Amino acid sequence: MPGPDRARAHSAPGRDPPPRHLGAARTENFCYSRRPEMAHPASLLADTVRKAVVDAFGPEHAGADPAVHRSAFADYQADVALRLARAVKRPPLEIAELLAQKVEVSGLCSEVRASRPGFVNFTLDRAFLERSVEALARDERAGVPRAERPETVVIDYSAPNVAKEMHVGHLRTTVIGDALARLLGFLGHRVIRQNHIGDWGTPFGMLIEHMLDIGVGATDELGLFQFTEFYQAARKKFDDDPAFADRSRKRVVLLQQGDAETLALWERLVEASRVYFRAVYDKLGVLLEDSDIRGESAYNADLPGIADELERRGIARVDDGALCVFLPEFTGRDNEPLPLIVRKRDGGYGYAATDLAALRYRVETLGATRVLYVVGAPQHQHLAMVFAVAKRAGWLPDSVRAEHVAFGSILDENRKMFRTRAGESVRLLALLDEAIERAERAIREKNPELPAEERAEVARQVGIGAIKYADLSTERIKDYVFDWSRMLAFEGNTGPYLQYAHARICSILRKANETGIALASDLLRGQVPEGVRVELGEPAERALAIELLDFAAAVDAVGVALQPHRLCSYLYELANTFTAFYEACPVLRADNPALRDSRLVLAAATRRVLATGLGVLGIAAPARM
RNA sequence: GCGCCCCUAGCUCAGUUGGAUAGAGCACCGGACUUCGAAUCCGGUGGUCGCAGGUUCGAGCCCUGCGGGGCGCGCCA
Repeated sequence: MPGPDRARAHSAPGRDPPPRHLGAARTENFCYSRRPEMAHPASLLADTVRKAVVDAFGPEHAGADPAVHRSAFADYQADVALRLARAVKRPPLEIAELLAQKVEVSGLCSEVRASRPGFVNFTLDRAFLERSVEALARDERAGVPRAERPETVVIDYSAPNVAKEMHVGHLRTTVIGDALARLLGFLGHRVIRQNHIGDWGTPFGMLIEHMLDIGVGATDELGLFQFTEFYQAARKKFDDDPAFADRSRKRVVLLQQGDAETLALWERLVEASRVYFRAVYDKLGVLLEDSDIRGESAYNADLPGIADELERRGIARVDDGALCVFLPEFTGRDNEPLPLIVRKRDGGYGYAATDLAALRYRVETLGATRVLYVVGAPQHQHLAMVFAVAKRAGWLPDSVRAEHVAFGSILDENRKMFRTRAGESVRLLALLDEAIERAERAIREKNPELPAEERAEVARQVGIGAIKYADLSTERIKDYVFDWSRMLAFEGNTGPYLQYAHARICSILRKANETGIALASDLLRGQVPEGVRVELGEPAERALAIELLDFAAAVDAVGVALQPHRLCSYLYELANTFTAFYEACPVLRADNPALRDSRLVLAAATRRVLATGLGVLGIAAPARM
């Protein structure tokens, strides 16, 4: 039952202060077309509230978070008064009232009112919204400003192993990393992708010997690509045949010594893998290229220096033959400090040394101000230790942020690790092909008129998009359940649903164009002629406008928190808001041409935001499906 | 044993630095197509937010303890 508090708290006549009605909007203050970059409503409101706080309570509160966000009781609300109450020793409502009076919102809001117990509610001005949506509709960036202070962001992701097939375990790191790379790049940061492939280590001894056994040329025909069989055959010989094992060990030594012939054989394996990686990345539609590859081997020459410096400066010490860094803040069994092993007892270097060298390279050579590791959650402690050691050694200064972008596992319907029936890891290429096949079947059934050639391409976009979206749309730290029928559903928060929403809008614009509406051909080319005006007379139109203008805030939030699922939620909400608009407001059959054009612009703006939003997630937005 | 992560409706998941009434989809029940793409839409049923304390004007969110699940914890990466 609805509680009485609600009425008392929010709308009791005479209890809340009267609303502050503002005069006619001076929209020229917010004429976006004159600005190099747009600012979205939430940030404009935050700025103006911040000023009002300083104005009312002094500069010592300049740092107070205005706490502006969307509201169920207005367009936006600010909660800063509630938080300020203690500091300024005044009742929250009084503070809210004062802020409502002081806040400078002419041209931005049509109404500002305080509400118990201490909220400030903002209603955006209609003309402001209309002009802003017009600007968004003709802005290639759909209203997203570039970062004021661009950073150099190094993103470490994907990292498959040479001479091994990629499997589901590589899906999340590759998809999440790609989305973050696109999104941060879109925000104007300098993004440097780093594919830290596993191209070094003792297994290469047996792999090279096996390659010699079956004929060097054979690896060129590994095709797409029987690395698993290749690897397993080598492994079996290593375990069963002492002579082969002996050769393998000697080969490792040759490799580490830089023997030219051995290196050439090794390079042959790496190149075969690069061909394979390209095929996977191409099918998956991610940005990674050969030039992004900087594997473990790239740091070989740095490892002795890393070890020496740590030992010389007393950060590391030899324990039981191995060079270790002990960090008091990390403990393991028996409460003993946990070692980070830099150099093994046999003189070889472990992956900790490589990670340290890579981090130093990224900071000192690449000039990173932010380093992201898109790596599974189980590695959290390892990375935390690497960061801690790097900090202590001065390789990771306070001016650089190193962040572990951790993610959970992919589970099957029984909540077990996602594997084949035989208990093997699922091949990534097979998984992608199945997604495409399933999408193809669905499209053929639901839209038989689509030409076969186009259908094949759309099936690829929908199938891959479904897999990516399923991965990106839940909070990444949690495990998620892999479910074909859910991710390929056209209902709910799925990739296909958003792609459908986009395709349907395209269809409206196409139809308008075919009907001979002049504006439509401009809109299809992404252009909005001068003079076309958006009118927001209906609540559904107004709601859509506000949602559209929130796009920048959604993208920005992901850039900070590195949580792509927030952008997914936003896009899903936008699609729903558009549908509500579309149900309530006839577009092609609007009452008059001006209203029809206004609604076409709203549709075009929605299309742009959907396509841009899906694009920064790495998901295609087909015009028909 | 120590540490990290997770626990929200029958299922799968949202819930923005603590803010006004905890929301979607699926499933189930009932509606809406001679009408812009019904692949879309609109209602309804359904929740002691794992449990118990604490901090706060206010806790799904923060702190402590407990329970359940997952994963790490010296020479693989």
